[in-house]
Amino acid sequence: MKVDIKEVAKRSGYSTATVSRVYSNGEAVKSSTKQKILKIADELNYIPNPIARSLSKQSTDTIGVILPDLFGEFFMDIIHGIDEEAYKQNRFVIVSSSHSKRNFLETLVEFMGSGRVDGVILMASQIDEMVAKIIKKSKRPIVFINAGDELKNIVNFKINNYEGAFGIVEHLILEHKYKKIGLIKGPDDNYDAIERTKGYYKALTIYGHNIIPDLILPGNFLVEGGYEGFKKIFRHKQRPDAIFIANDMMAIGAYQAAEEMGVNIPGDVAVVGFDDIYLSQFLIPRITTVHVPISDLGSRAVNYLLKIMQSKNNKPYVEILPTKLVVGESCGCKKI
Amino acid sequence: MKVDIKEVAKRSGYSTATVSRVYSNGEAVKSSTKQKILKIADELNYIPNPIARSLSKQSTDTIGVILPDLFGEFFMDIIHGIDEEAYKQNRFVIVSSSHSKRNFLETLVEFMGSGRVDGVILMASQIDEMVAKIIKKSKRPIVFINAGDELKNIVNFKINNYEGAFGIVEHLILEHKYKKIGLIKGPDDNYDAIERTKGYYKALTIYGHNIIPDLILPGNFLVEGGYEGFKKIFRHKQRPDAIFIANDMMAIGAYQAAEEMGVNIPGDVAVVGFDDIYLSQFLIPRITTVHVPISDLGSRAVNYLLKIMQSKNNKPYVEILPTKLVVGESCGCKKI
DNA sequence: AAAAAATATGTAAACGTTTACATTTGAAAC
DNA sequence: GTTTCAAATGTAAACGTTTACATATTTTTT
Repeated sequence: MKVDIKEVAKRSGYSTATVSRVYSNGEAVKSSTKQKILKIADELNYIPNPIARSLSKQSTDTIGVILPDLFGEFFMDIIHGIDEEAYKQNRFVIVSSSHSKRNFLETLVEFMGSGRVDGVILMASQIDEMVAKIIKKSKRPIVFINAGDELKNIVNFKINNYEGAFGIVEHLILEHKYKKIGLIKGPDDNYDAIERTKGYYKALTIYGHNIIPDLILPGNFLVEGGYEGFKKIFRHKQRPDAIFIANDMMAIGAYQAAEEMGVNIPGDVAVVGFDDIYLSQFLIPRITTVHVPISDLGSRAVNYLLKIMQSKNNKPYVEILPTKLVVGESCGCKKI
Repeated sequence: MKVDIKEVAKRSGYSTATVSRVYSNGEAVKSSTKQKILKIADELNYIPNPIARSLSKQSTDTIGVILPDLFGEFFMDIIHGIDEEAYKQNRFVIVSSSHSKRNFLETLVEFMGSGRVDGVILMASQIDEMVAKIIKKSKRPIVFINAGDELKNIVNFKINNYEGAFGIVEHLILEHKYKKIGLIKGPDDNYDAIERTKGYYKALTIYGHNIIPDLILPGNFLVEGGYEGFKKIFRHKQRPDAIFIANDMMAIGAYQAAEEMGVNIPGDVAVVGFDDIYLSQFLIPRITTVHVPISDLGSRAVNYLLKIMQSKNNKPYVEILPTKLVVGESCGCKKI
C-alpha cells in the first residue's frame, strides 16, 4: 500500500504541512502532536520521499564525484576520504569514473547542470576549455582535486608534489652526499609528474649539482616503466649513486630489475620513490619515499565544498597539502 | 535565468508534452519539430531536471551500493566492477560504506524504503533479522554480494571459496606430495574464511591425510596475523611441509616472518595464499594463490539487479563464481 | 474524395514534498 | 474580560517533469 504524507496527515488528523514540519527539524510543532504524528507514521511505515523533497527544496543531499578512473589504491583512498566526510555531514555520494572523454563531459554536464547533485568534486587529467565552459555556465559549486594551473579562479585541493620531490632529493644530497642522482620521470602530460620533476631540478640546482641528461629517463608511473627505466639507467656508462623514481609503483619495478641484475639497494645504488603506497611498506629494504595525504585530500575537498554551499561564497581557493618524507633503508639510511 | 520545460515549450511554440517527448526517446514526434525544439533548448541551455523526472516516473536512474568498508583492494575492485556495468547501462551509483551498524541500517532503510534509488547492492558482514525485516518491507529489489546462508530466498552473488581452497590444497597434496599441511585461518565469524577452512578440511580428508590440530592456527586476514601465525606454526615440534594461508595479506606477513627467521620458501616450507591480490604478483617467490573474480562480482551483481528491475522477477537466485588457481613458485613448482 | 488508420500534438492531472502566508489557538498582560 | 502577542496549524501554490487521454493532423485505403 502506498503511504505518503497525505495519508499520514489524514490518519493523524493534521495537515500535510504539520506532518512535513515534524520531519524538517527546527520547525515549530507542539511536542504532543509530534508524538502523535510520529506514531502514526511509524505504524504506516512512512518514510518521506527524498526525491519529492529534493524537488521542492531544490537540493538533493548528494554530492557528485568524478574521478578519472576507479582503479588502484590512489582512488580508493580518495573515495574513502570523501565518503568519510560526506557521511559525517549527512550527504550521499554519487561516484562516477570518466570511462571516456565523451562520457566525462556528459557526466560533468549532468552533475553541474541538472540538479541531480548539489555540488561536484572533480578530479580529471585533462581540464580544457570545454570543462571551463561547463563550469562557467553552472551555478553549482565545484571543487577540484589535484588540478593543474590550466584553470584560474577555481577551488583546488592538491598535494605539494614540488616540495615533496625537492625534499627527498635534498635528503639524498645532504644526508648521503650523493653526487650523481638519476630520475625516472612520470608521464609528461601528468601534472603531478611535472611538479615532481621540477622539485628534482630545483634540488640539484640549489645545491650546485650538475644535471646529467643521460640520467633522466622517461617513465609512465607503472611497474614496467620502473623496471625498464632502472635497466636502462644502469646500462649507461655514468652510473648514478642514487635514483629518484617518481612514484612507488615504478620503484617496485626498479626493485625487480635490481633483483634480476644482482644490483644491491642501497649498496650499489640508492633508490627513493614517491607516494608511500600501501605496498611500499612491504618492500625490502623498506623504501624511502614521500607520503601523500590522499584520503585527506578527499575529505577536505568535501568539507570545503559543503562550506561553499552554505555560505554561497564562490571565491577561488587553493589548498596545497604538505607531504611527508618517509625514511626507509633504500636511501642508505640505517634501520633504527 | 531559470530555464525549464515550460520555457522551452513557450519559445518553441509547442506544448510541454511534446518537449518532454523529445527527451524521452522512442516517443512519436515529427523529426522537424524535434529539430526545432532541440535548437531552442540548446540556445537556452536547457537540461531536463532529473529530480523532477524521477518524481514523475517514480524511478531514479540510480542504484545504491552499500559496502562494509571503503578500504582496500577488495572493495576497490568491487566498486570498479559495479561502476563499469552501471555506466554501460546508463545508471548512476550511490556508494555508501557502513560506518557503523546503526548507520548501516539507516542507509539500508533509506535506500530500500524511500525512492532515492531503484535498487540496492548490499555487501555486509552481519546480516541479521533486522536486515531481513527491512528487505521484506520494501518492494525495491536487492542483490547481495558474498552473503552467507543466514538469509534464505535472496539473490546472492558469491565466490566459490570452498572449491578454491579445496583446489589449492589438493594441488599441494597431488602435485607436491606434502604430508603435513598447516593452515592459518581467517576470522571465525567471516563467511569467506569459514568456507576456505572447510575446503581445506575436505581436501585433507578426501586424500586420507590426518588433521593435525596443532598445525591449524587462528588468523585475522591482516598482515600481522600472518606474521604471528607463521612464527607460531614454526615453533611447534611438528613442522609443516606446507602452509595454506587463508588470504594473501596474511601470506605477506608470513613472507616477512620467513625472511626474519631465515626460512626459505618453498625450500623449507611451501606457502600458498588466497585472493590473488594486486600485491601478490610482486612477492618473491611468486606466491601460488587462488584468483577470485572480484570485479566480476560487482558487474554481474549490477547486471542482474537491472534485469530484475525490468522483469519484476523476484525469484531467489544464487550465483557462485568460480575461482582459479594461480601457480607461482611458493608451492614448490618450478618457474617456466 | 470520403472514410479509416496512423501519426503528431495538446491538456491537464499526477508524482510527494516544502513553505510563504493566512488563520486559529492559547497564554500573558492589562 | 478584553487586548496583545507568540506559538501552532492550515491552505494552497510551488518544484519540473511524465503520461493517459483527447484532439488534431497527415497518410493510406477504398
